[in-house]
Amino acid sequence: MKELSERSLTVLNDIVDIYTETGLPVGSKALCEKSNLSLSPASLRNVMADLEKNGYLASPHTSAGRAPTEEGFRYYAKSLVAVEEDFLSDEIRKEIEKRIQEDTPLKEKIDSLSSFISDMTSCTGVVTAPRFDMETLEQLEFLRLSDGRVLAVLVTRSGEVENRIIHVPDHISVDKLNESSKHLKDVVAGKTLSDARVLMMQELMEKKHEVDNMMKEMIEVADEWSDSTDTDTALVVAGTQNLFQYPEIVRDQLKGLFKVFEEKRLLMALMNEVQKGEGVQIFVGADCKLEEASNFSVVSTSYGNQDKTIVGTLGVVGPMRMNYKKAVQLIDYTGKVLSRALESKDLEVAPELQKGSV
Amino acid sequence: MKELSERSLTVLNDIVDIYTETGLPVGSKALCEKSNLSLSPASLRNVMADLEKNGYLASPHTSAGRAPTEEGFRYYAKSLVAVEEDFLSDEIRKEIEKRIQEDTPLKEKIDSLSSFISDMTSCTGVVTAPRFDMETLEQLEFLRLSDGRVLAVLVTRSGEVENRIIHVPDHISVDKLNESSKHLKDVVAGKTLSDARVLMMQELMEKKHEVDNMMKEMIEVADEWSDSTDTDTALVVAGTQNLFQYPEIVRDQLKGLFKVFEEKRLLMALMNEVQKGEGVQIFVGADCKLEEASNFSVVSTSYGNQDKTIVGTLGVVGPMRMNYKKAVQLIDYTGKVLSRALESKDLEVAPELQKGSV
DNA sequence: TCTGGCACTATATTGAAAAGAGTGCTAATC
DNA sequence: GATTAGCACTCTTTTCAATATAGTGCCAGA
Repeated sequence: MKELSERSLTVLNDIVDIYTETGLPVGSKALCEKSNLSLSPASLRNVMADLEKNGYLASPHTSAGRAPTEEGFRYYAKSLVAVEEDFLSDEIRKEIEKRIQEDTPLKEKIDSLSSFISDMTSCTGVVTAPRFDMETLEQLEFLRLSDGRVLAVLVTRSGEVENRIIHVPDHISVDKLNESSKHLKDVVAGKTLSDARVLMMQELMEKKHEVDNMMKEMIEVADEWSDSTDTDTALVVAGTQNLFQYPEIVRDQLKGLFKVFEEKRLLMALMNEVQKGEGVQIFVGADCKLEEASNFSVVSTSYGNQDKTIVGTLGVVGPMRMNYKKAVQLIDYTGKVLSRALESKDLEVAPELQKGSV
Repeated sequence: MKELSERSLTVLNDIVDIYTETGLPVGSKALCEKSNLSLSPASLRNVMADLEKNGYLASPHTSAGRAPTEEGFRYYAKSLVAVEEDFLSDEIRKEIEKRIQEDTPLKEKIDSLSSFISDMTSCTGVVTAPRFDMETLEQLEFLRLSDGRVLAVLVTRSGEVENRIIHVPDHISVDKLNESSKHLKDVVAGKTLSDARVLMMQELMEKKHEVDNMMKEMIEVADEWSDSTDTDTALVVAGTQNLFQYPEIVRDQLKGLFKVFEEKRLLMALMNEVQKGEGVQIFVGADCKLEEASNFSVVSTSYGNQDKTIVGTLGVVGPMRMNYKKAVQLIDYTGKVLSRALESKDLEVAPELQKGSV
């Protein structure tokens, strides 16, 4: 992976730009016309031969032009982070902000953002809803149901509401339930869900005899709860149809990717892999370990509040010849606005539960 | 749409069966070999020529065989309802029952069913979760939140739980809220959601002065609620990748259909169109008014409990040359088992709320 | 009414020739 | 020494004709 001279890089960039539009190998003549380098086709050929030798370009055969290789795109993408050209118009920024600040439930914003970034990039947008399981619990309420069941309502600091039905043996009276739940609330409030589980476990050890059945149940719930927020995380995919417009993406590749989009497990794997690191990440081809995605590129970032108690990922999946500049800036900006919104909590979320139910 | 003779129909059926497997036009010779009709190719040619004249077959050109037309498939499908051949093995029946009786939340069963029917048919499975908005309300509970907000928890007879956050002016005291909510519960319990709205409206007119703000809010909630159950209905699509295996389905058609799968609005439109009528419905090509689906076939049925208060739809979308026999029987059986389960309420759903919260 | 035979027709396949696009190399130029 | 023009070379794409193939339609005979 040799360093490139200033000029080689410029040429590579221009080739990538042209190729991104047309999807066809570009020859020296076409390059000379479309780029504003003051070089003749012949000179360009020399540079291109060089780039090819280094593995950044490849031609399908002698008499075709040259197309960027995976490595070529990778180099291009790496050189991108430096560039600070501004691709985002004010309208686009406004639109992103609008969609985040709208007075709708979080889920709908996620939908809306996913579909916006897919529209803007002509790729597929993937956004994971923020995970709240590391967030501190604000409140816990119980409603008695029939058949020894209890509806547990859980509210996190940022106001996400979730509920679960848990089983409580009949012989435990409403009073006892009441008492131990009050106790539980005190123990658990202000802790993260995983911390809460540990605490409850300790509690269980200490006062084994008293409320143990109840506690056992509670622990199971907490387990199940954090498990399920693991797998239940809403994943929103939008603009899958966009991928049909790239002829170089063949049926089998599409099929593979759609399998990923459909199977939550796979999609989670993809998003998890792609959310490491700070800032916007670019994965070109095989950079992404997930086989089904290895013919595509992913531009992604993670978002969340400052103390990392809320974390989500957003990105686009598209052809290796996607418009990286636009994608990077779009993802970057969207991630930042979304983070800011989660930080300042001006998202439309439920407020904390107060003492006393109606 | 002429009636066909016994023999013509048999020939048509055989042609459809063969074409369903290969996807290629079938000629008289191949037909003679693969079918066990005691007719020579020459005779078959006569019959086929006849079928072609009537619009049930078409050949792409002179020297190709003949493929069923849309009309041909339609006729074939219509003749299917009579046939009672049994395509479902005991294993398959067992599997369906297992997936329905499993001890998992309704949503997961729907997922599981959708993916099962897509696997079995090599088509795409679409299942809508049952709509509960016509179901009678069993209970209504309120939890006081901060900032003048209230968490309303609604439980239907079959135990589906939903919650919403509503706004209540600060000046309304907890007591007042308590009182009017108690009143409300009495009015509303045992009614369907839409009935409940009407009742609340009447209530509002009568005792305008007392709790009107509260009531107004409640009505808004009910409105919003029934709206959202309209559009929120879970739609589960599985096995979209299966469609890639049919070469006759070209990119653009796939693209169009995937747009439908992605846009809830369109998918709802499709499922709504397809759920009219009793029993299993077969839509061949343009039978389905939705343009994007007009190159495909849909086999579907609706399911629900006897008094029609719970209704959902399930079906498969696939190429016009899908295995209708298998699809019909699979959809039929699944729908029936699902209905029975909803009827007998042995689905894993939440029980009714009981008086008194913990 | 069914069937074998045969002429007919349109696509599919093959092969050769010509056209087109782009390269690599060399020699001349700035 | 870098740049450029020129030209031979290579490989694909297109074109065209010839042949093979698959299936039909129809007629004549059983």
